[in-house]
Amino acid sequence: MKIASWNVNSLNVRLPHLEQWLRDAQPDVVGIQETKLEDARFPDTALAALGYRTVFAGQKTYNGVALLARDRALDDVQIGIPGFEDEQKRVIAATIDGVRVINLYVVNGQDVGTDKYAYKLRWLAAVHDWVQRELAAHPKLVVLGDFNIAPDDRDVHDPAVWNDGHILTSTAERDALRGLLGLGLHDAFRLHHDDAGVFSWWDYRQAGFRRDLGLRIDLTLVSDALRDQAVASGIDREPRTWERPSDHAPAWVTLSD
DNA sequence: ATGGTCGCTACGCGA
Repeated sequence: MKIASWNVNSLNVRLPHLEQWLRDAQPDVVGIQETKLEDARFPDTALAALGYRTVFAGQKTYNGVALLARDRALDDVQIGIPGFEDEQKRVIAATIDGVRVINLYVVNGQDVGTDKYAYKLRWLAAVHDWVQRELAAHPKLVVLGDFNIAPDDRDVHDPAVWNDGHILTSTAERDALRGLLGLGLHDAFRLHHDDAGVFSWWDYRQAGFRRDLGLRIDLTLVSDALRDQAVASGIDREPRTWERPSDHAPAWVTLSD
């Protein structure tokens, strides 16, 4: 089962890219972030034509998440973090073929020390507690999404800039991610690759992609129980080369049967 | 340090 995460930065604009990439990459499960669509406008019919069932939680203008599953049911759908009041649609989870999949659009946080940064840390703490409970109930767990955190210096193009005081790489953010991993999760990409300089996001500004000024912030985490089944992983740079692209590339992991 | 580019929406906000 190939499971992927992609921040599409407006599904309205990026639907043709998503359709093309689904045909190319043939994922079985996809977590989408930043759909920026109200549910009434979600393109479930277009995705069904490619064989994908969908569940989604959207809002106008900002945020919005979805899960796609090819020829498989999406059961026990959960929208939002249980017990955490949040108007922003950033979380959707479902069980697919006995694997619990949690799709996260983690708060960006703007800048260290801002209100949005405090919200990011509160939000991550709520995710931590919820994932702990989910792991107890579902040992076969995948947590994927746009984490808006680069795990370590290998995951940034310039560690001098992206340092312990910078948003997306600050100590508190990385500690929160480490805490999540400490529950019994593994960054699937790092099970198969230890090289630096493989990125999933490049700023639209300053020709970030052309100059490869990127970060790896789109992650697929697999639980201890799935670790041995995670046989391959990667990031598909190609959609980032297409015309009018998302600023993120898809990240994926393949689980053996 | 600032501003650069997108998407949404209609101007500034969020990323």
